[in-house]
Amino acid sequence: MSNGSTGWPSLTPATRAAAVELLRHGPLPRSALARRLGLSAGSVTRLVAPLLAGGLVAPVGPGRDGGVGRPTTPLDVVATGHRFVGVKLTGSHGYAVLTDLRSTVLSRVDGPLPGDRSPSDVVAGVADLVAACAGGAALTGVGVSLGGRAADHRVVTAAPYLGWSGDVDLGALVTAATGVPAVVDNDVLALTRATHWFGAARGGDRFALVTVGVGIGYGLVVHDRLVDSDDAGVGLVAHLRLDPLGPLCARGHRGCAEAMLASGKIRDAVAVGRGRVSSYDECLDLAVAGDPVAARVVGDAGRALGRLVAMIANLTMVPVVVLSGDGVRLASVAPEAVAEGLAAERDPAADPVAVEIHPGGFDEWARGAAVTAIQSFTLSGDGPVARH
Amino acid sequence: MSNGSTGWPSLTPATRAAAVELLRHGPLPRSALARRLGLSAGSVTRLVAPLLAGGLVAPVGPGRDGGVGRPTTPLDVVATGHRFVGVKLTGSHGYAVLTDLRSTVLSRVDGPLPGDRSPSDVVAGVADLVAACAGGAALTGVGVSLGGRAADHRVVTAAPYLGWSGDVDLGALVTAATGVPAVVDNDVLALTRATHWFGAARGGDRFALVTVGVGIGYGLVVHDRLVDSDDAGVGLVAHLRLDPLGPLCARGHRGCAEAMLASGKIRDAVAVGRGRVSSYDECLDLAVAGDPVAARVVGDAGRALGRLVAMIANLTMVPVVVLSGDGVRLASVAPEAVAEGLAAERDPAADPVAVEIHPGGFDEWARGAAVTAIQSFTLSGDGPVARH
DNA sequence: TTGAGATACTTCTACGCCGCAAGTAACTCG
DNA sequence: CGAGTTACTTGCGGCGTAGAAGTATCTCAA
Repeated sequence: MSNGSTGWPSLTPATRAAAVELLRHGPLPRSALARRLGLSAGSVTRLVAPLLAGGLVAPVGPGRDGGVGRPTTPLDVVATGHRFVGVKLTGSHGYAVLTDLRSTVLSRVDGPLPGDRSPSDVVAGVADLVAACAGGAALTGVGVSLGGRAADHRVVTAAPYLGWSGDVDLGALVTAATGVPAVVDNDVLALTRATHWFGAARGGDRFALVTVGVGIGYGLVVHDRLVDSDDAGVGLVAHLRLDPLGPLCARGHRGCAEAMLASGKIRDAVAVGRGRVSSYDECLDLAVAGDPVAARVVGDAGRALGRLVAMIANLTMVPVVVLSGDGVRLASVAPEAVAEGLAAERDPAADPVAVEIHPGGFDEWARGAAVTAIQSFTLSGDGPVARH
Repeated sequence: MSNGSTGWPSLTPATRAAAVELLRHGPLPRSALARRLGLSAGSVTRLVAPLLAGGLVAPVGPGRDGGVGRPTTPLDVVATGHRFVGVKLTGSHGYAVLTDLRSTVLSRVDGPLPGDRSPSDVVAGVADLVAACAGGAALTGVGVSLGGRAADHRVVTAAPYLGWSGDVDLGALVTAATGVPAVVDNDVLALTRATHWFGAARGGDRFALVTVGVGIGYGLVVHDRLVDSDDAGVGLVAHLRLDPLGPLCARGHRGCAEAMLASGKIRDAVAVGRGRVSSYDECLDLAVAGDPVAARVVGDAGRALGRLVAMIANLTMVPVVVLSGDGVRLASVAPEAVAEGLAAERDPAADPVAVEIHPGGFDEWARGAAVTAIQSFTLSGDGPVARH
């Protein structure tokens, strides 16, 4: 598995584009790669040659496609040649996964953050998690994600759960502490990246991601590229009004996404109705079992989620909405409610919206962080992520 | 004004990109062009040379920028070298404008469509309008827009206002009838194109357009490119619920965008309240004058419009929403209501949304059709529009 | 079995288009 | 009037592309 002398950082732009295409959409024969890149067959042969020579790409299988003519030779990137660690930070814990170049999870570790959440303590905690997760393997990159904002994938400019004020160059600090290039990203955007490149929306040119859990998250990919802005990932969707008769959120919005869908709100609503406190998962179980209070709360939430999906699809024209997050079982438990809400807000003559339910726990969030690192490495050799 | 032997169709891709950049953002000195295109100064000099030699581009003015160093030599596209006609079709009439390469309107014409709205009658009507509008000038392209859908900017696949069933290759028919390359586009998408390249959002990489009038239209540009889909432009936004207590639309939606904002609905609501029928403009005048019924109806509509803008901004992350259409005076008459609705649905901590009000009559719609033709011509030499 | 047809891939060449570096032009400021 | 600054030009080396011609490997039918 020698990477030869030609690793990703030394690739020329066109060759890198071919490698990224194989990473995202492979295995692909040269002919399909030519179509996808809009190049001639000759160019692809030339571009792929150094990748094969360097061991970054290898032929895979016989590639039967049944038809007439010479069979294809599918190529694929050698994903095991690199190791990444992604770390998702909450206000109190860190969750780390070790992955290969395609974000396949190889091992996982988590633990509380040490000290008082100061930048130096957090960096020390991250470095410990990275070392424990890597288990001695040589790492190509590290990604860290958190609720908040990061400029240039390095400098944290807002981190409400960590209580940081002012800018913190977390990327540089983690790089220094681990000796591995590190990037930082908003957690929802990182999960959107993972969904885009390797997850439920792999290959999709346009989709939206909604996460349901403690909070409501939202990410958008249009024209095969993540939509980023200063406000991306920080929850502008959480307070969209979904039900004029719904409960209140902490800001006094009636029936907003957070009030209807956040796991804590669902727990509260069930507890108030039944006069007894249950966990979120118990609430879902009760709804399945037919408990009238839980069924009503979960049904209302499912309908609200369906309406949210419809609003997203109507305004962004995405054909696919991926649902994820710790609380996404809501959508599995009440699929007919989701469909009902979706149908209520979506023109029946319009193209149907595909709703994909993708389970998401902390490991998925950590995997997102790893994908930010993978994108950074594959798209620019080093330095922060440029596009996609 | 000779175009020399090197017209737009014969431009090489890189040179065309430079010309398009100047068309969209000019006048620009070579140095700024280099920055925008991400090229070196030397490359720009080389790319621009054939454009100058061919008369497609010319230096303009002395280009004072006050600073030290050699003054710039701003360049600009010679917009007068080409003529386009855009035609907007309704169910009964056609509206045509003659424009230059930058969609500056040079003359206008309109009239009822002859016959029974059959494809052949519509084509004859379009050809008459084109001839009358051009007034003998040689045309480079013709654009036709209508409510409905067109595939590949040629084949009309849906045209509810014309009552066509089945596909009609309107592009080929108009091309044959006029002898000028013709493209076809959805009317809202065409207006979005015009706004993007030459209108209120010129230079913007991301914005949304909402049209208010007989119906509600919506267009979206993300990553400097129009968001298109089978459902784009056909009014998925019209039935978004904006007010749980609002009136009903024809589909039974309470308080949807159409029920709240369509000029006919506003007229109806005012007429019911006052017991007397008024025109849409009179309704707005009455609201300004303080009539309680009109003021309430217009205020509710303004707040609904503000909420719609906020929902769009929250879900698409656009920094700008352009309001246009025949009925857009609503937003000018009730700006505080619009602001109120916007503030109610938008996180105060988020970046503010710029709301631009752009007057729009039938000529603006026709101008949109011309821009579809301009984009088709400038981006690909001939054939349908590829990107942007 | 064999040849025709089809599709995949390779090799070679011409050229568009790039960055870079060195040189020139035209201004401001002291 | 010269130094400094910015805009632009010119020439060179080279990357990366399409296109054409050729090769490889299959299916299918006679």
